[in-house]
Amino acid sequence: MRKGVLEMCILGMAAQQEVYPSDIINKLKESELIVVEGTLYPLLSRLKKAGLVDYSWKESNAGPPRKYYRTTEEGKTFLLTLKNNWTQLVNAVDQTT
Amino acid sequence: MRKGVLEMCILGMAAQQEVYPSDIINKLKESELIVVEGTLYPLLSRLKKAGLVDYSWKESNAGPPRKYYRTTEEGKTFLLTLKNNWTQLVNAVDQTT
DNA sequence: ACCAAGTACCTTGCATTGCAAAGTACTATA
DNA sequence: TATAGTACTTTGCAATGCAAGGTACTTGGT
Repeated sequence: MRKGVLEMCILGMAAQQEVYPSDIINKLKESELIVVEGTLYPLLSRLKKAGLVDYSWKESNAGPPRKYYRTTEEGKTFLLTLKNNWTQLVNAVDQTT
Repeated sequence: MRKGVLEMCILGMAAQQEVYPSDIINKLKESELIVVEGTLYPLLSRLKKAGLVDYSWKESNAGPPRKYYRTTEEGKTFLLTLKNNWTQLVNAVDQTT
């Protein structure tokens, strides 16, 4: 029912620019959306397997290499669906208030 | 994270007036929130066990008796929390867009 | 050269949530 | 007294999110 909210956030972020997991967590935290590693990594794996995101390793100038994710074209299409679902859910919930 | 959306809808409805399960399903359907029995009944049981709702049997003029649910005072307090969480989630998701 | 601290990625096991499907029971009507 | 309609309930599964623990690379201090 309220499926895909996190997916939507992540696909949205990775559609705008390449991001790596720890980065995603920090950015979501700024929006007060608490997400932890145990949630994020399996989710990214699922998205990868579904072909909605892709990644490439990149060197860091401070620390180990990072997996930079980016939303694929297929992912962008799916993102539109998720956004529609989300908007509809928000409206529906509003109506019950 | 996005926990309690359905709870919120149901506590909200039962806070305004007594409702019975089949009734809830129909009302949610009007708002295009599809909820089925297998979701609703266990949820109501949980809410009852948690003391957030209460119910009483009432005769129906057409069919078997119905369980009319109403949100308790404790439930109303919890409802405020859920509403705050929901508002915050909506804002947070908006920010990632 | 070594070790501690920082950063980053990953896995396992559990609790919660939502659903499909099947089941029970009461009432009214033909 | 069947049958249809309404209503409540349970079981078992799949998906989601999290806590906790683990691996590995890099840098800086000794």
